[in-house]
Amino acid sequence: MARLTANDVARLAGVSVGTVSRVVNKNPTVAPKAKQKVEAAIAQLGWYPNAVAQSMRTATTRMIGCIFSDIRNPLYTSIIKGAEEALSAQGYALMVASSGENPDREAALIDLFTRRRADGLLLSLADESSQPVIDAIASANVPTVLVERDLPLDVASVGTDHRAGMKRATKYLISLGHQRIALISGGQKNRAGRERLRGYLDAMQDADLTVDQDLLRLDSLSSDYAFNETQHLLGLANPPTAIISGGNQMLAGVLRAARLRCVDIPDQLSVISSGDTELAELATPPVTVIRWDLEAVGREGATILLKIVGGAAARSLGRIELPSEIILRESCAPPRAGIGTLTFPNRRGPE
Amino acid sequence: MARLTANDVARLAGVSVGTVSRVVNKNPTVAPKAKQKVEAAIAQLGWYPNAVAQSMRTATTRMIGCIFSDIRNPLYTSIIKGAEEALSAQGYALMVASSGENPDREAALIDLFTRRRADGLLLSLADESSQPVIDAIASANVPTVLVERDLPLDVASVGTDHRAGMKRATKYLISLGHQRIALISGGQKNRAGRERLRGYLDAMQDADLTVDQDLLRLDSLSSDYAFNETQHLLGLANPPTAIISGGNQMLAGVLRAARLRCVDIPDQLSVISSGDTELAELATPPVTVIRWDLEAVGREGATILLKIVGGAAARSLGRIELPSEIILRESCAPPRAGIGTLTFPNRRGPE
DNA sequence: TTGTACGCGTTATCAT
DNA sequence: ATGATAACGCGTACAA
Repeated sequence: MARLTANDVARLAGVSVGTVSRVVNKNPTVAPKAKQKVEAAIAQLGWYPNAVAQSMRTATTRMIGCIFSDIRNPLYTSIIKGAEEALSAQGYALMVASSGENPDREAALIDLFTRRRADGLLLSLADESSQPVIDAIASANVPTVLVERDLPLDVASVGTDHRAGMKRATKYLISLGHQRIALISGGQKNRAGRERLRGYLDAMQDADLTVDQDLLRLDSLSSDYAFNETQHLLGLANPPTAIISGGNQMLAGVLRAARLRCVDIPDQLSVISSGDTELAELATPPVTVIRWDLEAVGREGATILLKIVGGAAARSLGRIELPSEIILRESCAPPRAGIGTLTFPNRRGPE
Repeated sequence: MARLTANDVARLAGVSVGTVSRVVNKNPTVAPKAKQKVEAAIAQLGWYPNAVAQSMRTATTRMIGCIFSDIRNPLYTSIIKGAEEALSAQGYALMVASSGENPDREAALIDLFTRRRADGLLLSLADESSQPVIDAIASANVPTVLVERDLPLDVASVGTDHRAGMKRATKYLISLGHQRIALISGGQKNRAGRERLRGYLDAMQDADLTVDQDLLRLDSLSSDYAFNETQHLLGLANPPTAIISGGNQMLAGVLRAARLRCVDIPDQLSVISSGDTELAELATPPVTVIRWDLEAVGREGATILLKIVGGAAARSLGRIELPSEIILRESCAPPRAGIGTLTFPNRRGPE
């Protein structure tokens, strides 16, 4: 069977293609009788407009390109979910791609999406200082919204308030009596990492505590990194009494290391993690976390993006920051037995 | 700046559009000198071909539509990751959409993707018996691969060997001495659920054990369902000594319920879960799971899909089944103290 | 080897 | 209100 076109519909309905198009696009200037005939013909043939031809003609694809470092990260899937909701409600489809944290690949993907004439870009880049990426975005000249990131460009962005969240978490530990608080987090290559560090420093400064640089491990957001650095920290002559991990993938690494070293949480070590997960909720003990509404981030990002696509100035939208909250669970306690002290961890019950 | 076309390039290079097109498409019949001029012009102008126009002309979009019930499910993101690898290597892009397990939405999404002229579909449907969905796929007439699903259509499919995996898990529990083994899993609406049940029944039958229908809870794959049914099972007059959950989201529900009822794992209850997760690995105690390589499923699915897009007959590809394995951890033990018996759960060490 | 010209399926303009 | 027709940007058969 040859492929159907509006022409076939027109012929069957006894009208011209123009009228078919008008019916499809709900143009009011079409006679009810003609409209009926066209609709009948469409139903009879099972025709539907070819979106590619529509895109060709209207110079609009109703597609949004989406780049994240790794789609398996639940952080990103929640964002994508939120974005998809907002986008599909407006008839937009989502193209996704993983960059594997590789800036060159990110730049290539941006080029790819612009070649495919995406109407907009929703990006969470790995390295905010990568020139190829910056150039790609600039020359793409397409409505763009950054998620949890910042760039030296006139681009709208949306994210969560990591600084305030981290500050609150640190303050909480300080209020429990902790002074040696370690921070394991991603480095300075992106906004989230920088803001988290600032929040931590804010709280330490407010409490007049000196910051031990050895307790700052800021080179990666991976679980393996968290595992290694936790081990390292616990082996220090003067180990921390609390660890905050920034990055939702890191908790597993922290817990693995603590388990390996037979360090009891929270008796010997208090732990706060970033991003609520099933693991945090169901670990033994349940882990206190800094939580934010990632779906809202995605929804907001998509909504803003659509506004820009619709003609709003990116500059006027600026940056949107969603709040975070702290979920208190059982992984924090006042510092008691030092890790050096030999205690036999003893918990009871399934908690 | 007006948008660039191949015409602009042709003019600058002093050739015709045809030659520009030939250069872009690596047509060998173009003189080296002309080729150079064109490439120089392309570089100078920063022109790149408009993928929409190319699609229009070639009737091919190099886009694959992908539908899953919920993109937040790590099971699906691993599959997507694998698929993306295989697809992007061939220059294909991925459109994704969540169906929320709603068959009508699934049908609508299939229609949407075909309107957008996707070259292929990679689907994991919620309900294999939904007529609207079946009709949508049939009338879409587009290369399609089913992931972890089966349909009464001539469509290729790829998945994991749930039957063998579940059989092995059940056998393992039987070998430990369990006879009352509960199965909490998704219903009969999709292949994975059916196969899991069959594997369970296989093992029970092989061991000449009678199946207590009360221990079969087969209505959903959600965490909440697992929570409720685990509670229900533990409250039975004659409760199971082991629970197998089929579905990677369910473990959290099982653990929550066990914790709530102060049931000790594995002393009072053995647990096996489907799908390896951080939660399974880091729970207390670590949970024995049936594991499979989801990225491989995605890669295989995409590879097959591309073959069909390239002209292979779906019928010849049939169904591909990837193996599963069992990861033994500490959540299973011989049945000892009944749950009715009052014991004080007492574990030591961070395990 | 290269230029010309047509057509892919729509939408939109311009008559009527 | 509706029909005819010209784009949209590219690929390709055909002619040269």
